[in-house]
Amino acid sequence: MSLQITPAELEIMKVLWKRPGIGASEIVGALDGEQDWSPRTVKTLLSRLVEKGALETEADGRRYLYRPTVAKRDYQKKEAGQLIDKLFGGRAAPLVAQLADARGLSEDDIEELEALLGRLKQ
Amino acid sequence: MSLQITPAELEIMKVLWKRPGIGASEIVGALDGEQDWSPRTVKTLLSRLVEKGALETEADGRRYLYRPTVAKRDYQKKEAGQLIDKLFGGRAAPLVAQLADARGLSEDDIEELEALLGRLKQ
DNA sequence: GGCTATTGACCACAACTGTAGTCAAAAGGT
DNA sequence: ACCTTTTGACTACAGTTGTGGTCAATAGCC
Repeated sequence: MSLQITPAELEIMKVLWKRPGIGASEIVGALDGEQDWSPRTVKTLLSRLVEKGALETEADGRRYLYRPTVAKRDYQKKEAGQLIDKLFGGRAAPLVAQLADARGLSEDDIEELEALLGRLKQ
Repeated sequence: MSLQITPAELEIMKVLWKRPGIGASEIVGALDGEQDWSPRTVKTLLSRLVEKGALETEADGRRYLYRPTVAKRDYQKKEAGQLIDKLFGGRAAPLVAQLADARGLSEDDIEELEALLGRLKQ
């Protein structure tokens, strides 16, 4: 089960990771200003995500409440892993180097990474 | 010019980043064992890449030699940036944290990252 | 000098994506 | 008890992607 989530679908997932268990109209509301989609479009994306198994539903009267079946962290992990496998020969360091080059790391980023490395070294 | 390269097309790009200026049959050869594509498929992907402007051609008698118009590093940078924008709120540190968690960083990775951070701090 | 293999050009076609419409059931207001 | 609005189910449809076929030109072998 590869759980292939498309970019448009990901926007829906992001809303539901923040607020799991809401219905279609709340999702449409949350997307307002972000994405310029008709409610129909949101509904289609929801159906597809359910069909793919990325969301589960709970009946709530006439409607469904939606909830991700995959945690955001797991999805992030999978995507990050795929990217380094696909483009960076499976190694993380070159990716970080490119990121640093591409957009610069903030002071905070650098500190956070140092702390992270410190923990990893033990 | 957004230069949208699909996964299948990326395989071709990877061959050409390693050996720029080769022809279709060499590419088919290089992909042998990697990818199980008919030579026709490789040709189609080449045409699409040329059409998209990701490859440029140089006539060599009856055939073309292909060469990337985008450096691998630039493409890597763009992809890495897109990933962190899409999923990590634009910040690199969380990505690295996930990677560390997902697959562990090797000793070498850690050392390399420390060196990188040292350089960045100046 | 004719035959064969290679090459690019063009075509095919199903699955997936982005975007949205129609429809019927039902929930809620009045 | 109606009318309106909301919702999920089903449908549409063009563009992209993966995969590969046909065809005509041509380069090289015999």
